[in-house]
Amino acid sequence: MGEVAQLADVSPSTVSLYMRRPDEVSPRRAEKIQSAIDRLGYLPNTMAGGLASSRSNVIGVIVPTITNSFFSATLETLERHLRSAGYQLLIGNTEFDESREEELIRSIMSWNPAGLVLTGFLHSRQSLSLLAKSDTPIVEMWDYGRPGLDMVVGFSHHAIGRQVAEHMVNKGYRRTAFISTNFQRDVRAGDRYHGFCETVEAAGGQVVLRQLAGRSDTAETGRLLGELMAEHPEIEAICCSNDMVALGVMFECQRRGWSIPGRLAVAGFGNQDFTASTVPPMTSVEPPRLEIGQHIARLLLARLKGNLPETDKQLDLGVRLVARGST
Amino acid sequence: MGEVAQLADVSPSTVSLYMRRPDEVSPRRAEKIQSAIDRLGYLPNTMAGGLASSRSNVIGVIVPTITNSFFSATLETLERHLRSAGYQLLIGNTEFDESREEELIRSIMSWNPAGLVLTGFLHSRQSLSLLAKSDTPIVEMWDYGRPGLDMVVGFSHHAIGRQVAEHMVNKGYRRTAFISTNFQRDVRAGDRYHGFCETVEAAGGQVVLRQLAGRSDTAETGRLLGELMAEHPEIEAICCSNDMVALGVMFECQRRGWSIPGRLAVAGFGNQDFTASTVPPMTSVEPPRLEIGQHIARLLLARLKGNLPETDKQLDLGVRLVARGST
DNA sequence: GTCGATTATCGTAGCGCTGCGATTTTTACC
DNA sequence: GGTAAAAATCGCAGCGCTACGATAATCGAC
Repeated sequence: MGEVAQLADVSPSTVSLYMRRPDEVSPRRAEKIQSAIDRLGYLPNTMAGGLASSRSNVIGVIVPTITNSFFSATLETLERHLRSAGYQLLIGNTEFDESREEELIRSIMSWNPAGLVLTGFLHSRQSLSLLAKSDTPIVEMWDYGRPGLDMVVGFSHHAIGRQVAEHMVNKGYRRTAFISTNFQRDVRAGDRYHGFCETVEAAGGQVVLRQLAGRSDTAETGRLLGELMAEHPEIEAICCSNDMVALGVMFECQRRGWSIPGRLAVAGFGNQDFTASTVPPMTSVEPPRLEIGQHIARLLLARLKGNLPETDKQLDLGVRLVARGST
Repeated sequence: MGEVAQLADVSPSTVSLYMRRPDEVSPRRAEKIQSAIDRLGYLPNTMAGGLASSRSNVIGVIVPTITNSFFSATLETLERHLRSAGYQLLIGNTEFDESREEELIRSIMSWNPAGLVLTGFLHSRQSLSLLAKSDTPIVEMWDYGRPGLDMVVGFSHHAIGRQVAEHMVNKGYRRTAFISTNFQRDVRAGDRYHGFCETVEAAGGQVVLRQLAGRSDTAETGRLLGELMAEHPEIEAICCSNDMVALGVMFECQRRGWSIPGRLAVAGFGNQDFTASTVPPMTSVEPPRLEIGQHIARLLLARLKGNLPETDKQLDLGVRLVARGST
């Protein structure tokens, strides 16, 4: 920066001012400074800036995994919106491990971030005390319905379960199963299950639960379906914790020659791109992946400007059941 | 840090030393310092540290999109390996836009990163001159076969096309088509096409090319396949630029009652989880997603320690064709 | 042309840490 | 117990920038 100042024949302060608020320096100098910057290929040092101003343009985001189109779509949108406002995302993934979340929070907080975005409501005691000490704006996302730490942007997974259940019940199905990724890994899948279960049972139906060992795996899903149907041949509809699992179920049905929805109705969650093209098209639930990113950016930016009304802190974006041929 | 020093009754320097090289302070003080840290909940300021030491623990990674299991799997592995070595990933996605890459490079370089990972060999003139000025270690990944800026970890997409083509030719297919995501978006899909084309044509076959408008979309793929087969009913095998496109093709075949591979053989790329479970199981190519992450971490860490032999700078990890029932 | 009011520019003092050389303490050995 | 060498600790300068009050340049009105 000193070099730029020298070349442009102004003081370093003026260069600094130009970098931050260009319209506060006279057009004459602005031009000279800019050409000096170009000539030297000057890049400001973000760390020095952050240190000096004791605030950073970093926003931390912690997700369970980025290998999942749910979170990665949200991340992508969030990134776009925040970057255009001059912020830089610092992404951490917990790989569904609570202790890693704590570590990540420490690591991110040490950057003195302007904001922090967490997934869900489940945080360790340590994490909570760490967060309590700071006044960093916090957003909890991809869930709704519990008191949050600060801001909340998401939707109710319990409600999703309920919605799919109502759909199934309306279609006349009573003997159902829920095939899910492991609840330990994905607490929110558990919430969907509970919502589903309550509603089906309230309508006089039954729900048999099966959990995969780990993440969604179409092959394992197929095996699990086989076992399930051998034990419970009466089952006529299956709600899956996500579209990948539902796809695994559909492939297995195809392999066994079971018609969908004649022999088995199938519903997923996520409304991923391929759901519209399966044979038959898959009934699924569309979560507001992009909207979550957008609204988080909006809330965070408003909060950082200091004008976020208290009433806007909690946002339920809702979901949309997309009924297709598989049910 | 001052507070910690005061509470532990040592000088700030000692606390700093303890944070950086704990075994260089005596066990007695180490214990006192640690307990002071715990009591105060002290978190070091990464920016101040980075500024003072004029090197950062940041490693920038630029990918076309994180909404793609290819890159996100690599990112996840890379993250794990680098974080355990004390580095923090700064992720940027270009959304397949070259001018955004430039912007991202600027933004990341302003963090004075310890390393930079780019996807592919295609960079704008401006980006190149920006990178030439710095001596940051650079890795170009997910491709191989062209002279890189510095280090290269990937595989040859041209070779993949060739490999699939050989497989098709061996199976007796000569009248083929290549259905692809748009080459403008994904240059590497273009390389795969060229490899495929050369080999099929060398064997006396033909290849008809069809490109999707944008990203993989099973519905659009279905439509495209319909048109293609109406114009070229002689086609007997289709190579797809990735598994999602192949899935779209398979769904469309199922819808039209065309047997696979009887009427049409289908191959994908990516060997995604679901490929083993489709009906019939899909022939695909397994890219070394995780290995790329691992090896980048290894190379980068070696380089940062200053002991990377020149001979190790270029790494072709190769791929594996997984032949299944769809061909 | 002069004078106050604006607007533009500058100088200085940190931000919270690290690196290094200087100083103190501990250790090993005669 | 005394000494030199090794280990542990400390103090200070400075990383590259920003914030803010001080100073200088410019403007407008009479």
